Amino acid sequence: MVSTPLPYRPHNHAACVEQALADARRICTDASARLTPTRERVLELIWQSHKPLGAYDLLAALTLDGHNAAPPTVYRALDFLQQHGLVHRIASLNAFTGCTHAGDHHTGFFLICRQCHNVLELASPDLDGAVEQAAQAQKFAVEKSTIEIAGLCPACQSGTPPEGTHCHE
Amino acid sequence: MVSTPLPYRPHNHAACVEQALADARRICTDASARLTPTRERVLELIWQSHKPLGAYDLLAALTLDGHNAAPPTVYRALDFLQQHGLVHRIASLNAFTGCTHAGDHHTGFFLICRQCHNVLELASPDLDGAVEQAAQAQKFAVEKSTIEIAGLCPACQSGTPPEGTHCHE
DNA sequence: ATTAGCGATGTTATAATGTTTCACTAATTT
DNA sequence: AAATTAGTGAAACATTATAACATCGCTAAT
Ligand SMILES: [Zn+2]
Ligand SMILES: [Zn+2]
Ligand SMILES: [Zn+2]
Ligand SMILES: [Zn+2]
Repeated sequence: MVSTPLPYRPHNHAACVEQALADARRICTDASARLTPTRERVLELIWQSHKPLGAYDLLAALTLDGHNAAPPTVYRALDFLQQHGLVHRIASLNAFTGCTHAGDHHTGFFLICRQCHNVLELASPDLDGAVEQAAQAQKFAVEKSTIEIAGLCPACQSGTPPEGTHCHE
Repeated sequence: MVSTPLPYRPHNHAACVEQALADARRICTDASARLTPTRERVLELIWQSHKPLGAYDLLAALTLDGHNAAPPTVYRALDFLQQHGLVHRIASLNAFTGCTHAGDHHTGFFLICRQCHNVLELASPDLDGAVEQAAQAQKFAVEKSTIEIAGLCPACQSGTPPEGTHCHE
């Protein structure tokens, strides 16, 4: 299992990506799902960025690969990756990010820096519990939680946004 | 102040809408903000539906009014209404709903029925606290919370989805 | 080997959502 | 009244996502 990434701190990103891909291969094998070249490449691109990528960012990257891809190519790959818990869609950004808890059943939530655009995925039983409790009070049956917290990451609060390529600049 | 709406139960909807509009007028007056006819009409349309409406749903409704509106007309009105806490955008639906706590400073969250598309806005200090605590543990400064819970409302769980017009049907 | 089935992909077109820009008008301030 | 500001109209454009249908490649039964 990939360790929780630390997008706010330096790390060996190539190894980080490779670990995520290795995990994905295993997860798909276990599920008898086919992590085809296109799907794997999309996942790799998402992990390489470590910041949420839009579908058309991915499309452009595939085009650079020489892959003559159209929007459905990307959206299909993203659907597959989401269904197998390998990526999450960030609704407030219309973008996709690698799941850092792939394989676990989990309800993630996201801390999204509005300045450097880094995203940190966390899981909090307390938060899940608070959601479930509030829902139960209304007799509402929870199926899917979308919890996206926008603000400033520690680095950006201190005026030193993390260096590195930002894919939407 | 408008009482908490009960979208899952019958109510005098015309009075509900009128109350929301009266509240909005007062809030805007207090803030020296201009609730112009277009803005007020958009707010009225949103409240009349009592289910989230997309920007282009609103645009179509304005067109039916005889208002020769273009997309920016709607988005500008929505921006104004959001800035004054009169409507919320539901990111997971690309749609807008009337704020049931207008005037309060609050961090709302939403229970969204995937079947009847009713939305219930709630505020939960426990939930807010869990979010703030999880963020603080990462030294993340929260600015805006997007918490949208999808599932089934009580009526739809029991197989009797609330009657009434559904605007996206 | 043949062929029907099926998942995945290619391809084109289109739908749905959201923004930029500039010219113009109405309201407010001085 | 003049200057300033806020709001609107209108056209074009940009971005995000899906529909529809053809095709390819593998597999499994015939
Ligand atoms: Zn995850
Ligand atoms: Zn940051
Ligand atoms: Zn609200
Ligand atoms: Zn329902």
